[in-house]
Amino acid sequence: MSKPDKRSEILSAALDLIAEHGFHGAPMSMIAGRAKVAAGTIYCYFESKDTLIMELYREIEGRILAVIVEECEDERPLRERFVNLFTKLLGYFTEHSLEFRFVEQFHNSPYGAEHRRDKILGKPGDHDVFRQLFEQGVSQGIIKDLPLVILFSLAFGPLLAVVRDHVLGFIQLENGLIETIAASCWDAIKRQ
Amino acid sequence: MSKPDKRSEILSAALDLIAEHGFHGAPMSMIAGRAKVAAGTIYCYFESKDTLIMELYREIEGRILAVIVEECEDERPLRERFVNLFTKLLGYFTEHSLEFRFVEQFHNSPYGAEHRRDKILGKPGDHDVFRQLFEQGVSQGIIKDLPLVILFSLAFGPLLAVVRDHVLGFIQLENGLIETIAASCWDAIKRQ
Amino acid sequence: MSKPDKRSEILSAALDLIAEHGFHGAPMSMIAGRAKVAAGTIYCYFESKDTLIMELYREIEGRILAVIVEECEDERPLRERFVNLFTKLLGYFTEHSLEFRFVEQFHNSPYGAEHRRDKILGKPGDHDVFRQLFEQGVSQGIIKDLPLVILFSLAFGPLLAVVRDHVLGFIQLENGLIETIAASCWDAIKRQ
Amino acid sequence: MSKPDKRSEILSAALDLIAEHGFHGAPMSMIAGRAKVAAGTIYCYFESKDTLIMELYREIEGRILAVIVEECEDERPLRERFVNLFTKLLGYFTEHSLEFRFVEQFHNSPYGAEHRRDKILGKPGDHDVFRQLFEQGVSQGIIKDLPLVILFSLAFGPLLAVVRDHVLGFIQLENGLIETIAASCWDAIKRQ
DNA sequence: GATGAATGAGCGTTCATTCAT
DNA sequence: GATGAATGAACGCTCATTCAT
Repeated sequence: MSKPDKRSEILSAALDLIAEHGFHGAPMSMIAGRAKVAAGTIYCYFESKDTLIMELYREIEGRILAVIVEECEDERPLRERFVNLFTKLLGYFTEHSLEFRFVEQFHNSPYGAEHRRDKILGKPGDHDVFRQLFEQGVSQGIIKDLPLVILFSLAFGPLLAVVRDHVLGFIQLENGLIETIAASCWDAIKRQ
Repeated sequence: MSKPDKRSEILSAALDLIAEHGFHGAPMSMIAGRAKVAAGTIYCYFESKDTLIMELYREIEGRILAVIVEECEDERPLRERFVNLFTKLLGYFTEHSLEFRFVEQFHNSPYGAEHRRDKILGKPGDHDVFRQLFEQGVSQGIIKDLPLVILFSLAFGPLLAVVRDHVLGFIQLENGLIETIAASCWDAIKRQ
Repeated sequence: MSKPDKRSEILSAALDLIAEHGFHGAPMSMIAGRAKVAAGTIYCYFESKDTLIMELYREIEGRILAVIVEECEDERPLRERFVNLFTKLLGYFTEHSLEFRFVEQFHNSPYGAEHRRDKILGKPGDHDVFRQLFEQGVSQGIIKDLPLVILFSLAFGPLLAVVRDHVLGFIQLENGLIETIAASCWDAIKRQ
Repeated sequence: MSKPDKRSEILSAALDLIAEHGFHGAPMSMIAGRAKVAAGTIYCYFESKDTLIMELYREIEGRILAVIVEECEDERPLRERFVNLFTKLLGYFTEHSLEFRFVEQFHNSPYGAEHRRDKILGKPGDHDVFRQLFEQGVSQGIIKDLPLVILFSLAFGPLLAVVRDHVLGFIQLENGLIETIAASCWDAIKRQ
């Protein structure tokens, strides 16, 4: 390992423990222990447990958005772009299941209360990729003329459900299956 | 109301408080207060807070399944049956948003860890209605030949996502919209 | 001992320890220990450490005011009444030196910030005895025509100073001395 | 200012913060911050927080005694000398209210426990000015024949009380009033 | 000497749980 | 059964102090 600074160690420890045991199952002392620092040290880097969790969330959110944003090939057909994005995202979540579990817990907790509005796949500004895609599709008559929130639910409700099942070990997601799922979600939103 | 026994009062108080404030924000003493019983009384009915929560979950689960099961008109076309079921379920959740919020919290918490396996819409045995419907559809070549878990995710991932948005006040669900959503989920699972 | 309830035990323990070691030298755990209750028990009776201290203050303040108020023989000459009151008060403080030390600490701490205005000998309403005495004296031309606050300082500044010296063991106050001190304070305020 | 060395900066910062917020409210890190030195630097100059506070006390005590000592005109009448001293001292405290507040806190805290014996106006040796004045007065039959401690209390109890009221903003001390107070304290100790 | 990141004991407080009544 | 006062382990957090740089 190169030089994993303490801040990162703490964030990483918090991610592990919260993903595994939930917020109240991950006391600061335990996070400190896992990060191999003293309890007080955490407070050199984060003002409070809330702050730590919030910053961890923002960090993870950033990584996820990075995955989405790097996929912006506007010239290809909509369906292909959608499937691509879907696959990318699903891939990221399944490969980073700790992050997925953390984010899910975050959204379902008082910590994330204020973030529920703009949860990972619904934040205006950051997910212009999706919005553009959907709006283009709607205006071209390719995608059903439904409110954006509904289109999001139709497309990413299954995505999250499938990741949950994967994380819980119910299913093994290989490439073929992932593509079928992506295609099915497209079927849900595309004009028949 | 006639004579709502203490056990029910406790469960009801727990539902209210947990749905509203999360597990964190609903201490036993507060639940007791809301249920108008003494703190110790809860332990006459439930072994521990975990047990209380678990039994509350089971009770709510039962109510939800009852809604599903009563809808078993096997002779109608599959699509219609699916849309019917979907609508019923969505209606139940939106009308009982406390229960919905509780169940969501439960699934996203260590309390529900061991129950995640058999979450409300994926429990083998209880939801034969769905399984039968899906299996029939697959064998008749009407529904895509995918693992059951995937079909569930495709169908009910959006359902839960939409209820979440409704509960948070992002969307207003009226009958037309509900039907469109149900139809879209059918589009996702039906063979194209 | 009759039936010293827990609340009183806690207050008494707090008085002892705070008088002796100051506010930050008397942690809740130590107070609990001295009162022979569990740490959490204190919070059955007091909302917080602040509240405990405030209520203790109010209780002690009440006892002191009771001593003052019971001395209201308006028909005797002013000088005699003043000396009487002075003596009573001085006697109470020297006999209850823990209370004296607690009150002094209280007034010199953030806890007592809002009470500094109306510190034990300057609270309007409660000490009407003193005010009346002083105002009578002024209007009769017996006492110097000075602002009330100044008269208080002249009369009770020495009282508190003397009690401090007594508490610290610098002086032994017997009746003769006390009376001389009282007389001297009268000399300070009386018109020459 | 030329080159205020670090030690002075630290003492000054400690004075400000403790006078303002009490011992509680002035952590070492905050003192360091205000003094523009690193937290650890304080320990180059002071062994511990207690030591710092003790040395700060001694320094302030020195300044106060300097004020007293410079006033030694032995040939003038006793009353005049007393009033002069009283006024000087009162003036110093009101002009240096931070120091006054610090000293008051110090005396009312465990920090000052061992110093209470020799508090500012009662330390044998340092305040020979006062002792001489009082002893002369007693032997000349001008001042009451009372123990020195009592005379101190009679004279300076009001002084401190009045400064407290001034610091808290209850009274405005102008020259006329100050002189009246000084005279009244003289009345308290002088033989009638 | 000076630094400031790191420490960890100890604080005030909460709350699931118990048990004498 | 029902009570609710009492418990005490465990929490989040502070801050005087240390020590490698």
